[in-house]
Amino acid sequence: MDIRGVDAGLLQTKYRLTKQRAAILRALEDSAHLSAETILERVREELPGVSLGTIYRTLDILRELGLVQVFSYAGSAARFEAVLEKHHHLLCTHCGQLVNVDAPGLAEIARSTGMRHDFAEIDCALTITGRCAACLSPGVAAGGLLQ
Amino acid sequence: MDIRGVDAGLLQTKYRLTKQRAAILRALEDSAHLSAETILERVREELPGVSLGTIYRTLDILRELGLVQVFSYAGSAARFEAVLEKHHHLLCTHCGQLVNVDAPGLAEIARSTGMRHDFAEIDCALTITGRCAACLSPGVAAGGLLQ
DNA sequence: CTCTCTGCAAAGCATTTGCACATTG
DNA sequence: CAATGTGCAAATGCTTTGCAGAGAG
Repeated sequence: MDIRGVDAGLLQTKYRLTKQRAAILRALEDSAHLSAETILERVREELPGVSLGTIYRTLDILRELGLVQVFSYAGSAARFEAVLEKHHHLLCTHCGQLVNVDAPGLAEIARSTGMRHDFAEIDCALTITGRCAACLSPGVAAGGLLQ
Repeated sequence: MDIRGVDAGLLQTKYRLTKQRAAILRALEDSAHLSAETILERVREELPGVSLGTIYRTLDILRELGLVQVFSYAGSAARFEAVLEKHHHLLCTHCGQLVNVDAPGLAEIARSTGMRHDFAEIDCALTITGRCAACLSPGVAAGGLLQ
């Protein structure tokens, strides 16, 4: 589902389509992996008065409706993105860069593993971590703590 | 590596083996998926004076050394566990129960996906979500299972 | 006109940190 | 004895919430 179709979708729920929500949807449509704070900045470009509370409340509704996916990694602020098609994440643990990737075959592994444990309504989220090319190449301060 | 071997391991780093750290390691050895708060309670049974700051500082060191794995899921407190052998997580989104599972074949998917994007030092973490048997069976209310 | 939303500001939590003293190696 | 660790408490940062007025349908 294209996230722009959400406008109509919202109308079929108890939720109302306000200009704030429309703007948040537009921000999510433009780019992925946004923090709430970043979404706030984007949205304020057209609606200067918007508050962070509204951003969080809207994101929570969108998540509830399955339209937005949250990515949270130890310690840092959550990142949000529209669910356009199923994908997974490749995270550079050095610079935080997040890349969307496919993982063919994974869904089946998850499904069978979940079923073996008597779980239903199975979904899965894979985070692959590593160091991206950029962080590997230059004279990266190898003061790395991980040994 | 058995986490009990850490005692000796710690001595080979700049880190010291204090009674607080030993107690935290023991708590982690006993059970998995503990929140910092729970670890605090366990450790206080033998060392009543320990503070939460110390728990977090120690967990951070252990994570840095690759001995502890952190699991954080949208909104709730992080859960920590000793890294005894590689495994993944099956999470009941209804009651929060966390189960350790194997995912054969996953490492290879992660490795090739990461390499395709020029990442190195690749690792991966899979979270399978769903509803556990207990939460599926009729008549089971939302109570109680959260640890 | 009713019910939902919003901005604001304060509250809530999990986590981190500065400091003076205690402890380890 | 020098360097590291600890308790305490305050600070931080992200996220949530209560409320009274604004806006959607």
